[in-house]
Amino acid sequence: MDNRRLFYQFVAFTADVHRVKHDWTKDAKPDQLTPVQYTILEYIAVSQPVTLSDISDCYHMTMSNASREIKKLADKKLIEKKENEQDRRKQHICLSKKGQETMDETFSLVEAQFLHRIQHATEAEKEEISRALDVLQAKIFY
Amino acid sequence: MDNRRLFYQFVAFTADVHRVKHDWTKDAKPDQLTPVQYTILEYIAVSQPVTLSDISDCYHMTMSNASREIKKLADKKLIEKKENEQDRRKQHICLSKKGQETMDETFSLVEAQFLHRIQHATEAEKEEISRALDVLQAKIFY
DNA sequence: CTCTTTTATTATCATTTGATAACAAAATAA
DNA sequence: TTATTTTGTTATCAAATGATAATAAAAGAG
Repeated sequence: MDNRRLFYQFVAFTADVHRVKHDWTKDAKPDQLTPVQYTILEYIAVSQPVTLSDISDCYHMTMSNASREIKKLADKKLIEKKENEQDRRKQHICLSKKGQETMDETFSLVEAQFLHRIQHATEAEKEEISRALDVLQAKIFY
Repeated sequence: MDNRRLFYQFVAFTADVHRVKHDWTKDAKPDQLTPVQYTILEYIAVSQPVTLSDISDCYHMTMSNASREIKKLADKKLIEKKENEQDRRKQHICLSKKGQETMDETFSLVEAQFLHRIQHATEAEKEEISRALDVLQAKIFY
């Protein structure tokens, strides 16, 4: 197998993933949120509870800027900070009820796009898609 | 197959793709470029020749803003505009020699990360990865 | 106990990005 | 031919983002 060819396949693939994700989320994003705020909220939604350092590391933002954006999300009542008892410097950041509802709504719009795309897939094809996701997650995107 | 479960698998997967791509490119990006400029240059690299409208459509930028960024890339001698003979309103935008060299260098750094990750993969595993990329590209990310 | 590191906050400034309007040339439709 | 649409440019403004510095509390190392 030609490694170079596999790499180009990888590059084209990641570009497609970005484009499709962008297409599917652009109308679903709550418009009270800036792009960065949405990114952070989505991360919290799938990884909660998270700390400020988690966000900072994951998106290569400085702590200062992450802190500013988290404050804005808290001002909008979309997240909640809870104290960590083991280490009182750290915070547990979670979605608030309103934040959870907001993200549920967003996800359901994206899900509709996704379901529309796989609507004609047979059971066997869906199994194949699921396996493909597993393979790539395990061997490349970890 | 549970569609809901498949959707969550999809969401987690796209998040992983973003994170890994971000990790691998962050040190490879030419630092003369802003994030948007890099995104555009990468798009031109894999899709050239492109028009301004292509860029505008693909990244949901207004023509004005796309035009501004393209001008900056041209000022940096990274791209070239060629006239289209069929339709003289349109431009063929391509990488210049310097732009090609810049992107070759960037891609080779990202490729090194990629190769490092698959270095212990057997031939069979690489075939499996390639097939998985094909399946997802054909059924989801088109 | 003291020094250092980790975690987080606030303030400030420059740059990047998004949005809008005014303009113009080429192509297409009526 | 004339009107409309497509493609692109330039200028301007506001908002978002990135970078840096100053500060502080808690934890960990010595």
